[in-house]
Amino acid sequence: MSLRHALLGALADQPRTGYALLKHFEQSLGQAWPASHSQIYPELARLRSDGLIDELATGPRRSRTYAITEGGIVEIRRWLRETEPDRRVRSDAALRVFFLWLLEPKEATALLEREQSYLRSLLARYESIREEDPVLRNRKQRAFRLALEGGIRSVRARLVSIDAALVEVRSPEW
Amino acid sequence: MSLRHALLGALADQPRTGYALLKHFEQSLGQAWPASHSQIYPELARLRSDGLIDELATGPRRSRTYAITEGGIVEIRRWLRETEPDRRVRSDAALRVFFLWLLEPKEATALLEREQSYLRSLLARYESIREEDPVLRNRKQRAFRLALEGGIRSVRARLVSIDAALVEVRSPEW
DNA sequence: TTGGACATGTAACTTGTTACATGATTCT
DNA sequence: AGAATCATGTAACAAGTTACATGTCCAA
Repeated sequence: MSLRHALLGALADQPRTGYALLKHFEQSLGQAWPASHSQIYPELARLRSDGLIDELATGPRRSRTYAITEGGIVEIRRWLRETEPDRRVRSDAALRVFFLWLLEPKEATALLEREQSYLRSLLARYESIREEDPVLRNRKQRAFRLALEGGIRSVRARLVSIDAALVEVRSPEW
Repeated sequence: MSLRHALLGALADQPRTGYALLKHFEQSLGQAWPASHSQIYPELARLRSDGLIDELATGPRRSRTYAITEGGIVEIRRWLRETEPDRRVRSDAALRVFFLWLLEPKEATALLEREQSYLRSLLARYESIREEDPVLRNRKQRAFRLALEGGIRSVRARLVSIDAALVEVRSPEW
């Protein structure tokens, strides 16, 4: 049910249209919980029929603006306080490392270098977001900053591991 | 299709029964790609009918031992070389950080401390696996070690981020 | 002898992806 | 006028979870 709560959280921040939520997922929340428009729109309808969000207004191009209700606030706070996060992690890239031994040194190197270059560009993107607005006015912005810095640390750790793996697969024993 | 290739990779290592694969996912591969028995058994049947694995023998308790075929080896190597990993990351715990501002300082602290304690025990588990067998004989074992060390670095990075978040939510401005 | 781990399977359901489909508005 | 982006929705399918179901073997 994380998508449900990700949407509630984004609407707790401020009222948004479905499309604005979609863009918000692409830019920021989607780094922790990806979601496509075909998931978001039906879920918004369900949240609405459950009374956790309201449709505030319809705007140009038939856009619909949603706002969280009091019930919605109660629900997301309940979720944060009372439910344990699902700790499972799925990473295609991490899985592949287990099987690196099936590749010739050059092939393994190529795989790792592709990953490295992806992660470097992701890190650059995160860092440029961090440079954009260094002012931390309120709790909301501090929480966003914590999430961003968590992402940066995580990507950096993955880059260190790739470096170590590259040293290994380039060594004569590989 | 990662489950398919995770199974192929585990069988490229050595022949295994379905149950042995299940346990292998629980202990090690599942850290990168979780899978339950209700997913594994039907997928093994599909891999078999596609000729990527063979049923070697049936043992006690109707257990079935599978081995990868040459076609299976070709397929997993093709997957590693020619397909880009799915870079999407899903983390319920990371998502929650975005919404920490919805909680009172004490509640936020409690959430972070639960996460910290989970990650500390996970780290201890990884480190004890690392201490078990420090001998690296072949490529297969080196690859496994790289995966393990990647996991350790990733958990440590998350712990550092939790520490930073705890400092923040305990500060008077929160 | 019975409880627990071993061992495999299916069914119902939920979640997530890809493809299909359409209309509105703005910019060139 | 046409392309691009904004904006929302559904349908078919694939992947993943939870629950149901059953049989085997060993040890206390």
